[in-house]
Amino acid sequence: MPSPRKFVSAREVAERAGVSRSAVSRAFTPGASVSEDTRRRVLDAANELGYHVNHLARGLSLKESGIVCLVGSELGTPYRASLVKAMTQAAQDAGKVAMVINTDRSDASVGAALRQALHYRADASIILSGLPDKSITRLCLENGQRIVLINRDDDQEGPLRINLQDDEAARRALIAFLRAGCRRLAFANSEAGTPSLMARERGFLAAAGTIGLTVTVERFGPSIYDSGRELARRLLTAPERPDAVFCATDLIACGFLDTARHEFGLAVPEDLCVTGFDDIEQAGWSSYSLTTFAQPVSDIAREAFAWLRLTPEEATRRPAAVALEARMVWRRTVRGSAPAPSPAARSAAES
Amino acid sequence: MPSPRKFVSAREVAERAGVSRSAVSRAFTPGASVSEDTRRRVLDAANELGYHVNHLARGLSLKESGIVCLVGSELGTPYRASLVKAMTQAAQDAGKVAMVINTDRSDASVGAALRQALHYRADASIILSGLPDKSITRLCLENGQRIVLINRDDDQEGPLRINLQDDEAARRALIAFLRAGCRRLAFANSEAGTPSLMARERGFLAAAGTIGLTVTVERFGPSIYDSGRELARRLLTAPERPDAVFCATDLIACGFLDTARHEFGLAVPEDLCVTGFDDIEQAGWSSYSLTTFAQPVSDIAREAFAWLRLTPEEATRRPAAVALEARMVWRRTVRGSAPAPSPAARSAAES
DNA sequence: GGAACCCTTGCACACGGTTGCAAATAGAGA
DNA sequence: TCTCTATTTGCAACCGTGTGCAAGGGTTCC
Repeated sequence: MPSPRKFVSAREVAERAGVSRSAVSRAFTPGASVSEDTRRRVLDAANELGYHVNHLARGLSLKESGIVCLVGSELGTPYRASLVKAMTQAAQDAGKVAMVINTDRSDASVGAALRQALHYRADASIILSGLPDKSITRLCLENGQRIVLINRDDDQEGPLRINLQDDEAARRALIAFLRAGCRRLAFANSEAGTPSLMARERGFLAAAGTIGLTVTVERFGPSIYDSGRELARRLLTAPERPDAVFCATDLIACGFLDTARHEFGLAVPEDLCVTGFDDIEQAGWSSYSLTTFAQPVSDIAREAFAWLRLTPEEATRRPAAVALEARMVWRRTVRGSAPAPSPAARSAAES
Repeated sequence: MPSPRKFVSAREVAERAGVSRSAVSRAFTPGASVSEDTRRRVLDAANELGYHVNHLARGLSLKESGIVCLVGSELGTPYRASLVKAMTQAAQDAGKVAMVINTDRSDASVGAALRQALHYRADASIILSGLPDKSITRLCLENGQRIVLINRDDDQEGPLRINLQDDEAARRALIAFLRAGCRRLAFANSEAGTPSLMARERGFLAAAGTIGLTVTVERFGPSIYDSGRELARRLLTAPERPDAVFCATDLIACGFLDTARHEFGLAVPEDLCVTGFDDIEQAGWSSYSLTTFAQPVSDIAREAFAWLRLTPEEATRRPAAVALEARMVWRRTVRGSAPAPSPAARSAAES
């Protein structure tokens, strides 16, 4: 019964409305020259027939598909999921639609994903994880496809790079630890080695170095909860147990906290101070109450689409990199109370 | 510098390779009739020029875009995110690509989302939440667009409906509670009123009714963590405090557990048994160790795409609804040990 | 050498839109 | 009523691809 693929086309609408096919097209094009009368007639006919403009054909002739490609891995993870959510929403607000490509299979598949984006003539690609090699990036750029890199601290020319001030966050974490009286510092990282994770690690070590403190660094596995558990076992059985741990992500921090409390019987923040990074929803759950740094997800999405709405000429005039502040979210895994917010954070909170 | 939109087309490849344009098309079409020699020449030329088949044009002429639309709300939520992840992966494995449309703004926008799917001539739409009205559904079906409804217990003809055996899960939860010696039962639900949530509630009440037990039902807010907290406050201050609570989702259960433990000082499972539903990742974190029922996310995705790969004729011959088992995941929020698994579950575990 | 056959190739049309250009129509002013 | 102008309309070409059809070329078999 469901005879497939019988979409109604502009010609049928034209016949029914008694106008030409181009009139139909114009009726659906905002700025076009149509009389109010025919416009009505066309819209009515279209409604009765269930007509929907074919965006494939429109994209073909306009050379603009209205598609934005989101490529990333681990999309089920709280932070990534919130980014996908924000991006799809922002895309729709900008009159576009998001096509999401999962690159969990392998890191090389970022290239494959971008090829897919080229196939569909996506207006832009937003890369949430992994890093495409320069050749494919250049190919996209040459074909007029815009690229946005999120938290990839790459130095390629052409893409917009949106990053967080990871080192500033690390510095503030250190200050908080010091105010709490901690001196035996540790950094719990995954082995993923992504630019932002490494920037946090370097920033923390550098800040500690300026006041002559050393940091125990431990790295293990991917950036997931279970890695946090293993990292806790390694760090907390060390001869000189740390009294403050900066975890590279909230997921790691949650695993770390659970193991510290349930396996080692430690009290947080009394015996041990912990911070995370991302401010995933679970960080606010009362089993964790994790002091952490917020990824300004909506701001990231807003920056990305603001840049995409520029013309290519404007975009090249604009600086190709923005660094957003990761606001500190003070909860209860660090002793003491919140320090005065930075001026930038305060003015943001007031607006 | 980035002069926009200068994609290379098949004609240019044809000129470079010294063949006709149709030869290029055939070189990229698996079953087509081309000699190995020209095929090589075309592929080489395409590579040098950076040619990528235009899927918009291909979709236009094939009447098959290769796009599958995922529409849903609350995509940042753990369960939804895992579903999106599984679906995008399954789409790619099936040689398609997922377009995701966020319907957070309003529930009426499911219709708008489906219109968008029509615009892009999506081969199918998969609806994760909300329910389209019959008129728009029929419009999609008439246009040859397949529809899959996940956990929407609707009775429309045409779409594939994938559901879980919610009532069976509720029955097993009840049995577990009874084996733990609980008699004062409660059901903690949100006010969302979606079919699957209500099916769990009804199933639990019905099962309890058959042995003459009554259930205190409380409903509050959306299906989120904070609702679980509020539900705990309401249920645990009642004159006759329940000793077993079935939470409609894991998110609610996590909030419920945190409040029960931290605000009311209750021990779980000693003072109170709790189950959830979904088996989100956090349910396995050691702060919760929640006994729950797993949404077989990969199976759901597999079912959906298996059905989509059928021809329309085959699909209509096939039953239009499947009910998957929600396997019980036994952890530590219910007293006692896991009952013998059901035969179905055991054979699944062995494979 | 000629006929029958198969594989490969190119032509031309279709898919469903958009848009420049010229014709037609309506409206205004003398 | 006639002319001039502004708006609306239709024609036709184009976007980039797939494919039926017929023609070309090579091989095999008699």
